[in-house]
Amino acid sequence: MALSNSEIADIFNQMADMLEIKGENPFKVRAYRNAARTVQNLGKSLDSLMEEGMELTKLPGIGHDLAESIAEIIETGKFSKLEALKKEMPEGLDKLLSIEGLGPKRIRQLYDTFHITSLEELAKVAESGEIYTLKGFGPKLVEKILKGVRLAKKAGHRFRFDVAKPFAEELRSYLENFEGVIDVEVAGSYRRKKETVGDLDILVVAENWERVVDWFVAFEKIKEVVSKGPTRSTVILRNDLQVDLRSVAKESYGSALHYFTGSKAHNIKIRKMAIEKGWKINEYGVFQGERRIGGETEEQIYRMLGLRYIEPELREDRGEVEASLEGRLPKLVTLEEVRGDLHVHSNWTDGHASIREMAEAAKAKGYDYIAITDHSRHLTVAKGLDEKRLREQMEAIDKLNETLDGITVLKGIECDILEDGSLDLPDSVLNELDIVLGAVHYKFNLSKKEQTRRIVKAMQHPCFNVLAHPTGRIIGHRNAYELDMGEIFKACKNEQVALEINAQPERLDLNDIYAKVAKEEGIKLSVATDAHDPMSLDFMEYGINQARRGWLEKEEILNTRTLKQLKALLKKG
DNA sequence: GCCGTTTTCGGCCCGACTGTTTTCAGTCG
Repeated sequence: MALSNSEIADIFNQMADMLEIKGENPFKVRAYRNAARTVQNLGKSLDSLMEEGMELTKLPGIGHDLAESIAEIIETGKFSKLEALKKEMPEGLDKLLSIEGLGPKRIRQLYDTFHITSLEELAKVAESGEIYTLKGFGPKLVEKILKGVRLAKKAGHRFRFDVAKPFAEELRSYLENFEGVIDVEVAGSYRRKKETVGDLDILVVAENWERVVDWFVAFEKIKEVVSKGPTRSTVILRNDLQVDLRSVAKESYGSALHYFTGSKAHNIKIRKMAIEKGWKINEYGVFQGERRIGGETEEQIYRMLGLRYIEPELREDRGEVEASLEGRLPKLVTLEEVRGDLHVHSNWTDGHASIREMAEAAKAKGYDYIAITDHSRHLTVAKGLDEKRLREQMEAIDKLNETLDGITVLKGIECDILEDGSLDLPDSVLNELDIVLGAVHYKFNLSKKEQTRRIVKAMQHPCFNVLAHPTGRIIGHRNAYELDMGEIFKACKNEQVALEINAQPERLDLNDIYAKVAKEEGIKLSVATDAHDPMSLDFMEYGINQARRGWLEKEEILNTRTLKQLKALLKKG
């Protein structure tokens, strides 16, 4: 069985960790990490790329050796170089890297001296005091390590964007309204609208930093003040979200914002371009020798490098710099361009509001249309509709439309894709609907081949319009089901099926990477909320964030169209 | 281990902070 891209990326990351602890050439370590990132960012599985006979060395950061390594991993499921390293050094050492304050050098020291390979052994040596015999280990560090061991289970935890957002925005206005504060921006992955954020990086331009920091650490939702320094202060909020506040000089604002917005890979690329011009970019500005020649705004930095401005959502080193150079950056879709919502539930099944209430809430948002897409009969827990009740609902919608002004309700269904790939309702009724979403709600654990065959077969049904939450993943809870995405994309093209970006913040499915591939393949997308109540129509924002991260433009999204255009697009053939 | 219009060797982003030192290594973002 071929390994997935993320499994291969994990292998390379583990390889990098082990090499680092071994003390290998740091650039070799970096090469493995770069390769892991490249693999993770691919929209197509490596095994299918190999099957197609693609030269893997064409991928950035993959050279002769790594291409062979990938081939070996795909063929055998194992990586002999990693296996060999594990014989030299026990597995588990790389887990210690997650402890704050412990890096490769100190882990090596601990292993060489005490043969420490686990958190338990580490705690023992730290508590007994033996650890102090090592050079460079003082009381503060040891305390930090012990704390890290206790927190190890939580390590690596990231917060969903929607969870972090209220804290970010509350802090933003809390700081903005303090006297002497000139500029506030929440940078980092939050500004890039990533689906999860590790922490919040807030930049502040202020006349009196000391007083701003005092104000900051007095914020009521803070659990712990970690540090309070002359340029930076770190706190932990009650929900364990870490917030870094950074003082920035006015003239450095652009370069600081760029630096702290990231991503790291994007920044490295930009800095390399500066080097080629004989400049240096850091968080304080653009420099020629000692002389500052720019950095007040991000726009200026990009302009100096001969680049068009790159939106934060694109800054992942997924081709945006090249696209910018060549003047082919996408004009990213905006929330304002959305004219309707194509995945909405009502209290006919598991929704909490009537169709009218949903329609009026949508109208209040300025939409022209919504599609009511309740569940089909197989989903009994949600009171799924059988043909009879669906026909009743269709009639009710027709009547409702006669009384509604300024918004149209489309008749739809979120139809279960059964295990054999057939749809959960008869053709006779599906034919009469305005829109048919197909979705998988059970049997998530079929083999890749079976699951792909199941979904492709369903998509071949002539009424099938949109594949809803295509991969089934739930952020932090459930992985995507095994699926050959190449085959799914192919079927989308052949059958004129659109893919959904489900805007539920725990789904955001398709993800950004697949959304970009879908775009490149010429596939249409529907950004839809799957709302079960009027408030959830606001989730559209998260779906649009993901669409923007997937490089999508207005034209590629069904629900930016007028009702007339949309209806034409939904009619196949 | 990758990469290349200064190309097959010799570079590889850049700086701050912390804790430990007494001038700096290690870690982090």
